[in-house]
Formats: sequence, C-alpha cells, structure tokens
Amino acid sequence: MASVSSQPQFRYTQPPSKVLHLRNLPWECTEEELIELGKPFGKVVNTKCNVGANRNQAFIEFADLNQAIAMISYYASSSEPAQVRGKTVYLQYSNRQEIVNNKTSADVAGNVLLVTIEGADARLVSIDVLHLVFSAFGFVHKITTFEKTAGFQALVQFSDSETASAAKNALDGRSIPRYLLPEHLGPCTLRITFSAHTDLSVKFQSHRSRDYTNPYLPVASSAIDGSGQFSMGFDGRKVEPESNVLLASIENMQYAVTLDVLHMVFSAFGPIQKIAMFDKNGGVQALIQYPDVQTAIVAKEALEGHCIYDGGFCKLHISYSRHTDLSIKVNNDRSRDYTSPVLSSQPSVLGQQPVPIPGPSTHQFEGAQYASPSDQPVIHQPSAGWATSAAAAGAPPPPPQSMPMQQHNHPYMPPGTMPPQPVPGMMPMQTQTGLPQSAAMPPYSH
DNA sequence: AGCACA
Repeated sequence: MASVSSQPQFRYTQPPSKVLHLRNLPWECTEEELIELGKPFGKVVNTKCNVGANRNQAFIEFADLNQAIAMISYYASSSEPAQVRGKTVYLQYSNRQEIVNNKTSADVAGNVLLVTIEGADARLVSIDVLHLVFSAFGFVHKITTFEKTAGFQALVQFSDSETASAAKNALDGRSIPRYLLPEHLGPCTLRITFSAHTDLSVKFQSHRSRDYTNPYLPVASSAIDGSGQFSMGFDGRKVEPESNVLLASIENMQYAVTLDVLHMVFSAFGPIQKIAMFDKNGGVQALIQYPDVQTAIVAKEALEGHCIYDGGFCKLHISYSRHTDLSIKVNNDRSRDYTSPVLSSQPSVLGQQPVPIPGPSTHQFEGAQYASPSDQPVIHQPSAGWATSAAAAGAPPPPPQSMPMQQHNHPYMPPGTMPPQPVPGMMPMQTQTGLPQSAAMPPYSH
C-alpha cells in the first residue's frame, strides 16, 4: 500500500512549514533550549522535545512561516551549524503544519499520583503498605487501587502537587523496602506518573480504597464479611476482619505502658469503652474496645507500627480482635470498663507516669526512619510541633515526646482531666513528618 | 541523523 503522502520520506527539500523538525539533539533537551535556538528567527509558539525512540528529536513551531524559512535559510548557508549544548543539530521543515502536543497527564504535575506496582507479587502489596510508603512525604488523603492491563495500580492523592512531586521524585522506579513487605514477597517496584485526577471518589473504606480524610465513611461489606479479600498484613498473614475491638501488642517495651497511657493514646480516635491488658508470649498485649468499627479502623490505621515513646520504644502492633464486646469483671490496673460507672473510679491507677525499665538514653528518629532498614519499619515521628507542653507537664526525662495525635493533651494526666479531643485523627500525624528526601533513599533501591 | 500518539 502506498502511504497517503507517497513521497520519499527523506529528501533534502521538504515543502516549507512553520514547523521545523530537529534531530541529533542532546539527550533530555529542554523546551527552553529549543526556544533559545529558534528565538533569533521569530516567535516560537510551540515546541516538542524528546521525540522518537531515542528521544533526541524535536519540533519547533514558529508563529509565522517566514520565520521558519529564515531559520532554515540561515543555517543552510551558515558555517556554524545549529547547536544545542555544543552538539550539532540538524534542521529541516517538518512534514506537518503544526505541532500537536499530546501532553499526557503524566507530564503535568498534579496532586494525584498514578502508581503502578511491578513485580510478580505486586497485587499482594496492601493498601496499608502503600499508605505507609507515601505518607512519608505528606498527608495522604485517599488511595484507590485497581487492576488494569498495566497490572496492579493505585491512585494516591496528596494535598498538593508539590507533595505529590516530592513523592514521585523519591519513589519512582524504586522498590518498596523489603521490611515493609511480607517476607515471602518478591521485589515490588513502583512506577509513578501524575494522574489527571484531582480528587478521588472513595465511597467506602475497603481493602482497595481508603479515604483518610473521612474516618466516618461506611466500611464496605467486602471488607467486613467473608469475601476473603483482605489485604495482606505486615507479616504476610491475612488481615483479620475489621472489628470494633483492637488487639495491641507492645514491642520493645522499655517503659511501662499503663492502662491510662493506652487509654490516652487510643482515645484520640474516639471514646473507649473497655480496655483489658494481659501478658502473652513474654510481652504485653491489650484489647481496646471502641463503640464502632470505623473508629477502630481509624485508630489502627494511625497507630499501627508507631511508638508510644520516641526512640522506637513501646512500638504498637495492632490487629483486629475477634471480640466485639469485652467482658470486664473488675476494674484494676489491667482492665477497665469505662462504660460502667459502678466499676470505675479506682484512683490507684491515675496519674501514672512512664517508668523507665532499664533506663536507656533517649534518641530521636527524626526523619531518618527509612535509614535503618533492618528494624523499626515505619515510624512517623513528627520531629517538631509539640512535646513542649507535654514535657513541661511533668513527664520524666526519658520519653520526651509521645504519640503525635495527643498534641493537645497532657499525656500523663488522668483521662478525665484532659481537654476535649479535637478531630480523632490521623491528620496531624502524617503531615508533620517532613520530607524524608535523602533519608528516604537508601532502602529504595533501583 | 531522518517526523511525534500511548
């Protein structure tokens, strides 16, 4: 079949066009360089660079045909060839009359990232892991995940394009750190472009979509009932069905964690009905009961993997309990029913302060949470913005800071004396983290 | 060094 314009493709005399075709450009030539090149001859109204398989071709479109002719004519008789960064550039009239800029949305920065997770086990990456990874760069508003021909993909919504760009720059082409993934998973590489979306629509909290700005969203039945499609947890086991009761285990318990401390930490997300603490496997665990599943989900989401005290001490691991209503027989320092006025009001547990067990010196993680791949997976320790009032409230030196969501509380006061909680919240905790930038780099290998 | 898309 003859092509539409059945002329030989390469010839020395193209019919004039206000669009010029350039080749042999240096790699990653910019629009600015093209404009500089054409400016002496007229008004450059459009450019397109990084064209072709080698991305070393480009187009310049002038406002007027005569300007294009002027440029071609000049270099046709010039002893100096057209150059960009010292590299000779070959010019000719394009065989088209205008540049069509199919600027894909992937090229224009937006606040929503399109993330493709590559790897054999890509679809086993949980939305929680994605949330963790991207939260390092700022507050993640929403995440949706879906399967396309491209594979397992996610849309991740940030507040603004600056934050999204920072995340994209740091993570594109890198792999999710191994310690964030279940052990049996292979490498999972992130390919990131900008999405054209600006605001994702998340109707339900589910295993495939989350809206972190709205803790009261209904929870999709698929995430609760026996559909079996629960995302993978950190340890690679199926995550339990959501429940209003959380099971928290405390790792690296350098300081005593009292019932009141737990109450304080967990009540940031909503009223707590009951807490029961017990020893298991040489560690301390606690069951925390909220009135509803949604509150528990938010609390779990925000607290999982975080430490009650700075320095990686008393790290929380949270799962959903199979319980829905705890049976508290007696209020003591290990169990408490906050809904029962008869049982409560034992003064003995009030006003407790964290007691250093071995008394380690405190050190901060700051933004370096990604720098220690072996342990301490993801600890968002806001390095600024609070701690002053808490420290001044009489807490002993070792744990100078506490959970970020307690910002407006005095952490070690009896619950009843605390000021009213603001929004139960994950908001403050992710935002203040600061960009990890170089600190985030090591574990993300190419 | 030779005409763009995704």
